[in-house]
Amino acid sequence: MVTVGVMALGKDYATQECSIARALEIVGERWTLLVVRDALYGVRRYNDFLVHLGIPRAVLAARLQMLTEEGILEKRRYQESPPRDEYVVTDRGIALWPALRALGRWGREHYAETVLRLFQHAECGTELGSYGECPACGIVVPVEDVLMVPGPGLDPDPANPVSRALLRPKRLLQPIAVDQV
Amino acid sequence: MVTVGVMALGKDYATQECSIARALEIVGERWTLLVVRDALYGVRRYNDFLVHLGIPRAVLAARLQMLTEEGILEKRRYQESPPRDEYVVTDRGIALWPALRALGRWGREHYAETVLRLFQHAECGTELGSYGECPACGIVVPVEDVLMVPGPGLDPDPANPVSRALLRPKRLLQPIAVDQV
DNA sequence: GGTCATGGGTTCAATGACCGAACCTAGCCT
DNA sequence: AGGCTAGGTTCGGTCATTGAACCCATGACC
Repeated sequence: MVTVGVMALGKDYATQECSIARALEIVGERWTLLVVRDALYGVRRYNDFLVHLGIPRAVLAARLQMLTEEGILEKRRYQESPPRDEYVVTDRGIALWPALRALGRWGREHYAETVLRLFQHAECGTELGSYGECPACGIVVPVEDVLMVPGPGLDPDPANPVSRALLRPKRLLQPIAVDQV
Repeated sequence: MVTVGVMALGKDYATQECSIARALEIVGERWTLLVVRDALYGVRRYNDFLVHLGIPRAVLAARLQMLTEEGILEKRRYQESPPRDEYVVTDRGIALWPALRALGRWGREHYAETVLRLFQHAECGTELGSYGECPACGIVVPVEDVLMVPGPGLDPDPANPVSRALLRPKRLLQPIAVDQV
């Protein structure tokens, strides 16, 4: 095969004229959408992604680099000594929220036994509707006003600190506060 | 690792308590969502999937079987002699439409140069809104009332007959009519 | 009756992605 | 000097994906 120019890791859906295929070329690889989900939940640090996802280190590094290059995450220095970076989700990543939510609803309705997480309008506490709207206020709730609260099906005492931090109700995008024991 | 019972091809996101992860275990493999997309567009036959997707035969057979076992497609005999089957999307598959549409919008807004396809409310011709609603009628349009029309960016004379059949405006779920030359 | 075309597959070797474990590095802290 | 932490890279083994080739039943063509 003769490759012309750069090709993103040989994983293109070559013949497809379709924006779904374009999207899946970017976020269709294994783990990628779960990394974006965690980023929306407020996870920002390499190590937090690692322990929360249980992903191989090499794969995580590859995904973070790709998502950064694609402008879905932004790598930013948060302390100088020792130098440490965090990965913050950008507007382009935030724009994936409707797709992630639709996937999650489908998974819950067709495969999940119990409710794991609930998403509410932070202003009024109303559970979001099927397309992310607040039935009470009649608006599509912006991501930063979505409150994530644990559902009854969630393990109340998980092993890793990131999962523990995500047990507390919190707004999306707000960085998680990992408990220092 | 001790595997208890049957595990779907070693591709589980083991530690994830999350309905997004549950969904991605089912439809997160390469090609799977594109097969479902084609099924929603009205593609039903093995050979039509094959030429439209440009997917390896073995992978297509594996995906069709898995989607059938998961109740997302239904395999049904449509003629006896010679025996021929088609794969028809079920309610569970139709329920993936919001997720596919959200992914497609994201791909279009962030990566596509031109508009490839438009989706309208068949009753009134109005372009659908961001979450699949008809702005004119004020309802979320059911999938069978969505009219798909080609956009300006679509190749007007594609090589394969399935792509040609999809050039004509058509409702979702309606089987495609491949032109017999 | 022999040959070919069609639909729907299976088999195969080669390649590439993913996996877990081990290792590396820089900069602190004691 | 030794150890810890955050953030990686390297490596051998395994598993999935790929394209090409093969198979088989039926019906159409000559």
